[in-house]
Amino acid sequence: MDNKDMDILNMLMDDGRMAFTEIAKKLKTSESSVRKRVKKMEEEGVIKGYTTNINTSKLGYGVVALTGFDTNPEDFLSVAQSLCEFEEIKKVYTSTGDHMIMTEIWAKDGKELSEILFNKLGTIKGIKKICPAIILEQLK
Amino acid sequence: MDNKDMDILNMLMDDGRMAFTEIAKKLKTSESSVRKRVKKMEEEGVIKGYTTNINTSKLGYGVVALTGFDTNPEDFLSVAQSLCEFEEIKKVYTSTGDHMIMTEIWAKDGKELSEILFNKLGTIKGIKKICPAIILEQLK
DNA sequence: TTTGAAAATTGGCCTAA
DNA sequence: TTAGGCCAATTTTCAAA
Repeated sequence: MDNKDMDILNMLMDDGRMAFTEIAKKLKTSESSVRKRVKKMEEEGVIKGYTTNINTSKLGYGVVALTGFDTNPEDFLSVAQSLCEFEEIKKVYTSTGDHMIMTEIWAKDGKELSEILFNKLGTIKGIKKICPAIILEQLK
Repeated sequence: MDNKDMDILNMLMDDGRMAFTEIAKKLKTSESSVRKRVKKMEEEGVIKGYTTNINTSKLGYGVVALTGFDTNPEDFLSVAQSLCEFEEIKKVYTSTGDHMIMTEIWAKDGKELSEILFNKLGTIKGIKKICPAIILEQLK
């Protein structure tokens, strides 16, 4: 990892589909150099993968909620793993702070979110508290 | 937006650099169909863009913190906009729940995070409370 | 780093529903 | 009118030298 790798990474984070030839042109280097560096970063795991940013509301997901979960310490791991299995829950983190588990949940509307939180997740044993924060706007 | 669009989208979310020809092959359709649908979704804004997922710790960012900010109502907007300008703050949301502003901050270590939170952001007028939650592990 | 073949992208034009 | 098929030119990828 040097500055050149970092430059490549920044461009790829900005546009994950940018062609290697174009990156090379902007960085005034060769395409093969760029490609080999990217491959190396992929193999080393610096680059975990590529993804597509979605406008959730245009896709019909009107509600995205950052949702914290509190559990009993002994149920913590099993709850976290159970949450991962739900299709509606897009991200699951363990963290310090108010809630040991933080998630990102996509739902069509408030009704669906409520259904997910209070019905579907009701089957999980050990959840003590659910703290949803609905995202109003992504500024950055 | 129909099922075919959704299938394409799911593949692109899973691998943002997948070639249209490959998507077409897996979906048993033609490359031109895939290409035209993707272009349409880009134009309609369903697809906002493409990015690269980074292993933050391998990049030297040992600490990623979901950080909530509380402000006085009258300072809310200016605080949110100021936060956007910091390079270390990768995401800024306005939200309901405990904190009106939620952010994701990348730092090399605890020392750097502390410096960002309590020195750099000290110049912003109107922040009442800072609530950082350090991410321990991303399970999904 | 350079080179050349294979693969993918792009744009235009056409047909069919 | 819109989605998809087809073709040809260009660009990109990829591996070997």
